[in-house]
Amino acid sequence: MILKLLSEKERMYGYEMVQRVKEMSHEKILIKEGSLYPTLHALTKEGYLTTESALVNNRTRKYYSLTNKGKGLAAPAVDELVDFQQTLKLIFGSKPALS
Amino acid sequence: MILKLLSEKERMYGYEMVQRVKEMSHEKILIKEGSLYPTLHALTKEGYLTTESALVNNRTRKYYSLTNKGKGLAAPAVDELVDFQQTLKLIFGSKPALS
DNA sequence: CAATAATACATCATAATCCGATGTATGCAA
DNA sequence: TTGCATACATCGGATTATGATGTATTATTG
Repeated sequence: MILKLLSEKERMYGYEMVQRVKEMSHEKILIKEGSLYPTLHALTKEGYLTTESALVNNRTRKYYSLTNKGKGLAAPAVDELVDFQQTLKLIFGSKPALS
Repeated sequence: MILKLLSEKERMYGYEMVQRVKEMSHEKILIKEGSLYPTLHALTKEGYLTTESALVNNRTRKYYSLTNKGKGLAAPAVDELVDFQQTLKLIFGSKPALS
């Protein structure tokens, strides 16, 4: 999801990602800090993301962007999830439950 | 998925479930024995499934069925997955990639 | 006819992943 | 001044998936 978000918006910070996913998913997917920040750090360490820090309203913000390598990771990863969603639909395709 | 399968067919055995999911998912989801059997045993132990063994073609088969308790688990669990699939679609909804 | 694939069960150790709890700090609203 | 939102971060525990491994029979195919 991080890769998906950053494919659609060049520069985002962690907290913003949490809000964006919450909004896009109609409050259904709530990314926790305990999941987000370690993942962001790992992706950065592996060279998929770059960061720049900023101070906004006297609060620290750390912006993340995809590197070229990151774009290379994002494209197939997003495709895979699109595919997975469609596969899930094959099995849990929403036929409304008849009483 | 086990619960989904058994909601649609009263009695199934492990190997059959693997084949059915493989088929329904167009070969995309391949449940491994290392995932399936421990799960089946756990669900049985917790009273969600009952088993009956049979010998077919000189090979052992263990059929599983939902108990009433299992049906109570299956209904909301399946709903949850249907819901999840739709949520995933909100985020990874397949807009075909423009070149 | 011998080797391989398919059918059918099972377990275990390793790896991956998620998240609750916890901590720090500022700004804003009640 | 209490609490909520913003904003970062870490760590340990719990859950889950699966590759590897094992047993055994039947069917296929070169």
